[in-house]
Amino acid sequence: MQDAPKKRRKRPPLSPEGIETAALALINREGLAGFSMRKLGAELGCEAMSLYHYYPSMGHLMDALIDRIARQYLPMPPASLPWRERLRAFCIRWRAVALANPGFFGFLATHRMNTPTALRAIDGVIALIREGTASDEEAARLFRALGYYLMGAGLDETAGYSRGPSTVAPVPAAEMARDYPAVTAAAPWFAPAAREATFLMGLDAFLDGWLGARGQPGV
Amino acid sequence: MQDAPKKRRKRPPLSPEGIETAALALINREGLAGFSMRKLGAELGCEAMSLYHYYPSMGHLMDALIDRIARQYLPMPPASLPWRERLRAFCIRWRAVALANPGFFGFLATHRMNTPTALRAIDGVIALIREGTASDEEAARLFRALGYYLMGAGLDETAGYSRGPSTVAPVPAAEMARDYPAVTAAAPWFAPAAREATFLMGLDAFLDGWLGARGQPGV
DNA sequence: TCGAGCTGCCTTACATCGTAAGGTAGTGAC
DNA sequence: GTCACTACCTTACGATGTAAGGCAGCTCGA
Repeated sequence: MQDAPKKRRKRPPLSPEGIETAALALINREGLAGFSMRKLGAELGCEAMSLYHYYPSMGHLMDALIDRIARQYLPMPPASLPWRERLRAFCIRWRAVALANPGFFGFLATHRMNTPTALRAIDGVIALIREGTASDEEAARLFRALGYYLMGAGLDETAGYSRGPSTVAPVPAAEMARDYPAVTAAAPWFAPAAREATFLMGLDAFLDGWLGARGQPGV
Repeated sequence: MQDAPKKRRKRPPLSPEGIETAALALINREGLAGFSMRKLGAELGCEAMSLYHYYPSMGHLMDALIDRIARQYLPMPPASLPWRERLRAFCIRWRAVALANPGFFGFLATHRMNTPTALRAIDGVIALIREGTASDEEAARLFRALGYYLMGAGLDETAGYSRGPSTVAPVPAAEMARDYPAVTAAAPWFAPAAREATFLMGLDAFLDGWLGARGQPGV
């Protein structure tokens, strides 16, 4: 009755590359809550436990995913551009990667990023910032504060206070207009189509404010 | 053998108030991953299922916690202060509440906030911002962009890329200095003691930049 | 006084989760 | 031939959220 006389090679062998690609795809499709080792195994045509041959635990897999996302932040904008343009371009890429990984970004934002690639990417960004700032201190603080903005922006557009899960039913429009007039007045500019402009306005305001109050040696 | 002849009233009866207080305390003490309905029950001296008498599901409990945190954002700074000072004071309180709820903030930042109290708080902030801006559009965009900064700052100081969990062992100092020189140079200003100043510098830079490029009618 | 209904909490059970422990089939070396 | 090794699977365990139903004590109308 053996219809597969030899070893069943019905699928390509597993590999970290394939596992991580499938994991990211699954997370971005189903959301973080919809992810599990068993579902990932099913996706890949193997048992959940087979994945433990490649990663000691799910946490290690997740760290590998962080590493993989961080890889997209390694290449720096061309040095021919003015410094501020380079920094701006990096921030825009940050947002694009976040939007491309909506399911995973919530995880990334709430977990430590100390994999080798993530550290290299962070090091690269700090070095870039250092070029246009007057001291190590200013570079450190600008990196941090700019990071706050970028982290919050990515989160908001993927899983934040307006898009994340909730058990509460959405408030009907009529009640909304009556009880929350300020929210209602602002709502048109909360639409997804308005988000890119808001992101850029905030980014430029932040850079203007930070660099304007200082000597801006790098501009 | 019954040592408790009548009904055992060895603890006060359950209540939403008590459940939510215990839940927040547990989450802030053990972290989000260390929280479960059974552990919360144990903390309160009841079974996990007893909690379902007060909340249809754990998600509803979590939404109640969001509502409870949002309550702390309802009172607005005194109207006697200049507009910008009021906005600034609100942002500082935002950070304080985040720091007071380190375990829960990671949840709050990645979930929808549409409970009644949260909506009222958001409405209040937008109304405050509207006072000092020239249009509904500007108020909406400033609220959003400022929210990015605040969300990222709270996250970073409670669960973010430098404090969250990870399976990767911390990089030794020697290797750090050799492979990540920019991070090493910046490290002194990444220390917890430096964070408040960084937060305020970023906040003021952002407000300067946003308001400076415009008419600043409210200042 | 008596039950009927209600409130508050508990018991049991189930599907799903991460993963520890160990097995097994195929492959290459000698 | 057999030995070691790689790649993957099987089984099992404890923990989780929660559906379904039970049960004891209170309140209230008759």
